[in-house]
Amino acid sequence: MAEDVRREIRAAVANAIASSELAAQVGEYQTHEVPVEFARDKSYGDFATTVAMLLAKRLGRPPRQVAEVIAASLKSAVGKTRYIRRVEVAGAGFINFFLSRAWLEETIRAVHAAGPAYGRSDVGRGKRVQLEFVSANPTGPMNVVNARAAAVGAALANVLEAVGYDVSTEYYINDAGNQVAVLGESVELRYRQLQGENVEFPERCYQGLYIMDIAREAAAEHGERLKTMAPAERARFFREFALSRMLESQKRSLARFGVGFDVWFSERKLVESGAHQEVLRILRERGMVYEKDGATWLCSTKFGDDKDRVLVKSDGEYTYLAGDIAYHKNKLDRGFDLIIDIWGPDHHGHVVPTRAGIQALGYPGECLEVLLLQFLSILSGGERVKMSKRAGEFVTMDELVDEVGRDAARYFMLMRNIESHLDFDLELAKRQSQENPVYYVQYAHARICSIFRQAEENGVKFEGAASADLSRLEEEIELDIARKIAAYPDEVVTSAADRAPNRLAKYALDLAGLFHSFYNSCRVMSDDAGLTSARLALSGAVGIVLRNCLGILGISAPEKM
RNA sequence: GCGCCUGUAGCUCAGGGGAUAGAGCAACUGCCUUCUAAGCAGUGGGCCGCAGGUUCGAUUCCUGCCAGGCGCGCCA
Repeated sequence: MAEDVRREIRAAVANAIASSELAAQVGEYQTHEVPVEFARDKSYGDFATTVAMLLAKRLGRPPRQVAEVIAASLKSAVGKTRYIRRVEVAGAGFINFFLSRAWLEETIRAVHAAGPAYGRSDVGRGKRVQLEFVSANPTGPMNVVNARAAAVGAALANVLEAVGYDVSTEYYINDAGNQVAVLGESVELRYRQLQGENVEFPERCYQGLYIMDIAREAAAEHGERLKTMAPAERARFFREFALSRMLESQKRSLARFGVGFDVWFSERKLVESGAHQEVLRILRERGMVYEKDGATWLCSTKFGDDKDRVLVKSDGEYTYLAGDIAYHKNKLDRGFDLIIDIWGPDHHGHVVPTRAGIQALGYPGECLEVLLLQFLSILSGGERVKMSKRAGEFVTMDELVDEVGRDAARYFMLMRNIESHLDFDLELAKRQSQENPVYYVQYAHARICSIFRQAEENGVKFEGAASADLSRLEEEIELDIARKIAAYPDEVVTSAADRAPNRLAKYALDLAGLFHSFYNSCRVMSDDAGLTSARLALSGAVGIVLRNCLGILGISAPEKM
């Protein structure tokens, strides 16, 4: 709906310029060059254009004067338009448009007609996007930092999908590195301690209690067998046992948090496929590597890096970077147009080398986009909880879900923009759980459902928005709500384009606020059947938009609270 | 030293080349015989870190400085 209106305004403005005295100087002015935005405040009308300010320089005339000329030219055409009723010049040279309320009524009908599809669009044009996130090492339980990545990644996937991208989500299982060996060793040592052996538990091993739990499970399930195993065989057993238990536990935590992935990609399988050798072969062929000090170096400085990077160490082992390049080559070969990775800020130094790697292989650098998601600190008892996997000290994803609840936890993670540090005070989140913003939004949805339940019980027939006489909506707050709803599809597009799910979290809060305000000042159900069905149509539309918006954020929209 | 992120109300943070800079929490005052008070209405509270620059216009963009966080391996 808003798009139809904008189209009309753009065309009218372009015509007005063409038929004014400015035409000679401005030349051909394309419709799409006219910026049309929602008016900041309703006293400025429904929409505004800043075109006069933009043209002022080219014309060498004050913006305000340019605006007056365009507005004068517009005024003669206003009568012929479908929506524009009044035009005025304000401020530094804004041209404000006051529209017929028909556009708001049509918006409400459009929401009902589209239902779950309202807010969806096709700006992504089916472009294939791969989104990789969380990808935690399988050496400990999912923690709150992973939770932020999970919430953000899932919401981003949803919002990209909503605007027409073909999205595939992926979790990279780091099951090939040295840390898996250490994990196995840690469990094995705990097992031996449980058997009464007096062995030392080194600092480099994982100290967390969960290691002990896995050791106990191993003893319970395979106790006898383990005693007779050869050392090498037993080490291998513990590595595999610990790895599979950790992965199971991580998947279970993610599932409880409501986050799933289309693809679980194993690093080990990548290694076994010979992808690393293949990458080196191609890079050699392309002259992108050289030997020095017994190591093989990538010429990453050719692609903007400040130094070249080692791909194969002098001991013959591949570096982390070599693996990352091989993995990204694999992604690109799967046919994605865009690869988006969500990494922690501690990996920002890897962005340029990794991109250099794929460029050295011959892929365009723009096909990799890395989002650096800032960490989250947990405050407990006013103190920052030190989080260290090795020390086994951290707040887990499971604890967060248990204590704060899934919806609240996810909403909190999404409220801030991704590059902001976030202090999450556990006590505060628990204590304020009644006043959490997420409840505020969900409560609005539950209230709407309650109204419809009530209507049914009272035998009030709601025939749908199409047949309701929406001109009965005369209160200011009712029209404010309609305007807010009209802006929703735009909000989704911006949220996707800026990779900023927090915008939708804010939008949901604002819309819920408008609805609560409406609810307190206007009765939906009354003796006036016409007014009742108009207000039911409005309330129903709010319900649909809240549902769609919460759906993208990965938060439930309860019918009762 | 170099790089990335941050600096907006007492607190936690939104916003963003434009028209009077917002929300929640905290404080205070009112509102439940009526569709859920997990709600609403109202009050107070701001050199948008500092200094320059670009611009018709900067809190927003650029540069420098100050402050905080993080990172800078032939570790992963």
